Amino acid sequence: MAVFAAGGDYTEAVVAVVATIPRGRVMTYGDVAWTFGRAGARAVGMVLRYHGEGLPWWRVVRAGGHPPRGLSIEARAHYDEEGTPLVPAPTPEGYRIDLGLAGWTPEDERS
DNA sequence: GCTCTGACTATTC
DNA sequence: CGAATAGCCAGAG
Repeated sequence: MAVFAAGGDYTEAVVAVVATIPRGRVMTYGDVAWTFGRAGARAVGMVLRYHGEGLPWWRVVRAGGHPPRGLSIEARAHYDEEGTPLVPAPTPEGYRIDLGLAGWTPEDERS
């Protein structure tokens, strides 16, 4: 695992988990944070915002299955490209992630 | 080394 | 059901 600019364990952990998420699957910020033993859901998003370079940040969504703020359009393009299960919803973005199908964790054996 | 900010979450009004 | 508040952690200034 390459060491990123921040060099902090937290950043490294976030990067490791996000990079582990398979194509077409997503994790919530809370789940990602919980995976490495920290509840900093906000911090996870911050790491992706500053150090999200080269990372599939769109595979990390909020608790309700909503994409990151301001990046809903870009995120949707990736979801459509990867075939991520999306569901029409009365949200400002007009859609949300189907956590029931796309929901994933490092423990999940499904490809 | 302290303070503010933020790609969040859960609870309450 | 939508808006507001509080709690949370880490990075940047």
